[in-house]
Amino acid sequence: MASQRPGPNLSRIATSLGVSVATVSNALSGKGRVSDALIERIRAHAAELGYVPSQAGRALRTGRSAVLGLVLPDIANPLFPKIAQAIEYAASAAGYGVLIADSRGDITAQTEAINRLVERGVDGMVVVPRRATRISGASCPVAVIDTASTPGNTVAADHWQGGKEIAAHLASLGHKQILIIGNNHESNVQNDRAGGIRAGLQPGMRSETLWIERLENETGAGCRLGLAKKARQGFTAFAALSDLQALRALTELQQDGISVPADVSVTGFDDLIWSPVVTPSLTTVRMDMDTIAEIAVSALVNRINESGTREGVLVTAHTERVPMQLIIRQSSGLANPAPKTSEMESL
Amino acid sequence: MASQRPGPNLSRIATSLGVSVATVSNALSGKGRVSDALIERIRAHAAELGYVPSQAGRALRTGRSAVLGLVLPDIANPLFPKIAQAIEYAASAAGYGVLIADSRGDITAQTEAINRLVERGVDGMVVVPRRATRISGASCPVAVIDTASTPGNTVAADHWQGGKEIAAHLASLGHKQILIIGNNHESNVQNDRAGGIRAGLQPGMRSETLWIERLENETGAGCRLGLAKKARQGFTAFAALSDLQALRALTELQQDGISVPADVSVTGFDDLIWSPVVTPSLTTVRMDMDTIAEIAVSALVNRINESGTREGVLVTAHTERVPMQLIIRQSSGLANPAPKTSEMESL
DNA sequence: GCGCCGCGCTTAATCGTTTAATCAATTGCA
DNA sequence: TGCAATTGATTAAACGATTAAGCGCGGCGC
Repeated sequence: MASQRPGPNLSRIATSLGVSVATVSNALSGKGRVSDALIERIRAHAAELGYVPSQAGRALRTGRSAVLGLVLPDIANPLFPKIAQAIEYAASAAGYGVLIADSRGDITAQTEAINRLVERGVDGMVVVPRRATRISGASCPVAVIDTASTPGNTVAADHWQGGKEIAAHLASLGHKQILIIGNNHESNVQNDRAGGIRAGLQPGMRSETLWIERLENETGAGCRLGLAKKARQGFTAFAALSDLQALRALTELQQDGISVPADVSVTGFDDLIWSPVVTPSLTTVRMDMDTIAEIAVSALVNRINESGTREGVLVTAHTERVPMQLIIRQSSGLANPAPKTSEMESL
Repeated sequence: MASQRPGPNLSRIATSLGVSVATVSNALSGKGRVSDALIERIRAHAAELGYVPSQAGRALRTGRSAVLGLVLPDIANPLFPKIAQAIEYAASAAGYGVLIADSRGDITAQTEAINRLVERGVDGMVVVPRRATRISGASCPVAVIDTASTPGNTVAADHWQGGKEIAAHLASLGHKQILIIGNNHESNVQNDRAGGIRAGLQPGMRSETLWIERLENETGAGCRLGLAKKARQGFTAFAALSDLQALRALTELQQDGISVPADVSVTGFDDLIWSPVVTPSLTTVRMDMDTIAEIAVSALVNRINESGTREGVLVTAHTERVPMQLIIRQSSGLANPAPKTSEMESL
């Protein structure tokens, strides 16, 4: 009949049960002193009415929004789905919502995005920074997920160790000459991965590194990488620093009639969505994004709970590096002892 | 010195200027009656203090959170980056934040995710539904982005027309036998795309459809699709219903020594991130996600603004179908008139 | 028997904003 | 000049939750 605003609130429950709002609040939160019997009655009635606390009211009173921000600055990052999923899951388990702010690749847009989140009153935020950028002090706790070598990094996959896993794997298959294929040499993540590979090489092995972006600046976007020539020069393994580059290498090699893994091996990083389904399926290294997200979120939540004064700080976590896991699939195999031509070590 | 809570609020500005909070509020929102001179003074002072309105206070009073929810139920959907980016951009331009809720592929989790969003008080939400699911009435406006054939769909790319573009393109290249490669025959999107392709075939052309999920149920995940055999049977074009399947087809064909596009053509859908960089780069059809997002968001915003009683309804938009754009790259070429063996039309 | 303690609940203040209602002062018009 | 209308501001209530403080009452100790 005479309907008020939709959705029951504390006072509705209170009057309906003949108690005060404070008691209802205490009963539901379990904080004050309420008799067990009354707690039961109140909870039952609240559930029956389908009561959902108003985040707005709560936020206004407590000064906490129970929302975290997620800043993903790298445009159309193929890791986006996994990261977002993992962060959302971890945050949601901790009782937080996740507000996204994608700055379309732009660096100024990154700070803008961060400001938008702050204005919306997020309690903290997770930032996966655009390469070689520093997070300007936002006025709330910030967790950075990048890589161990980044100053201020909170938690990340152990990209270096991942690289070593790749190197060890290729070494065990008898590969001697490895071409590392990266995109951008300013990326801390890619540098750590490449460094790990180099550090993991056995005596008698050597590597060379090809940066795609540098090549494309000369030759144009989407250009050939010239991998067939590299194969003829004696490289038997192509270790890409991301599955995207691995895919690019794989298809170029195949197009040139070089068989993977019979002639050469190809490996990647990240275990992206296509890795298991291409032919041959990609040997890669997977990051444990769920664990990373959980660490990042709990670091944030801890800081939020302890600090009354919402200062802007980079939070730190107990565990900074989460091990990566080697996934061996079809694209890596024994080194072919007889390369097509014998120009070995000519370059 | 004696510091209060951080961040200036209306009352701080008010006392500092010797006026009432209401006047400040009116001056900033431009709603009530305030003299022009005072409006100027207040705005200047607010800007100087770096005033940001409290979303919590405003939300509590107005009943609007200025936040939209985004539900992406398909696990690790490779379109996620584009969708999220586009929605976030459109929402942000309209003054809304975007709260994400990924239900990890689960259907019950989809309703759970929707509930989480509702509990957080979103004003509306954009749902990209898991295949063949209906959105149970959430208690706020909902925009559905799927495909035109889905009941309740708000706006989507014109997948059917996209399919016709592909068919026309392949027809113009002289292809007669086309193998359509889809993942799941229950997906409305994939069905519309396949339907469009079939509808676009010229007289003398024929198509067959291969559903990967059905095949994998028998043969196991990650199995071969047997495309080489299909090629021998006379199929010269492989039209995948997503770039992911196109990539799978491309690499399998290459692995079997079949050259693309010299021997056969491969096309995809969606222009995913790897499409331009694989070799050969993928001919595909791109959806105008920015336009779609803008339509969906403005439909939501309209409904939010007109309806005082936040009812749960599927909103409708003026434009329901947004045209897709054919991107011709290297993976499609003239039909090879002489297939390797001549078992044509044997199957 | 008196006072104190603690339990169980209520009262009331508060967070920051919006907005209807009100009010004083000035202007307009006859 | 007197009354109404308009302008430019204030006052106060409200949104829904949390939480410190208060208060009556029964039990316990001495």
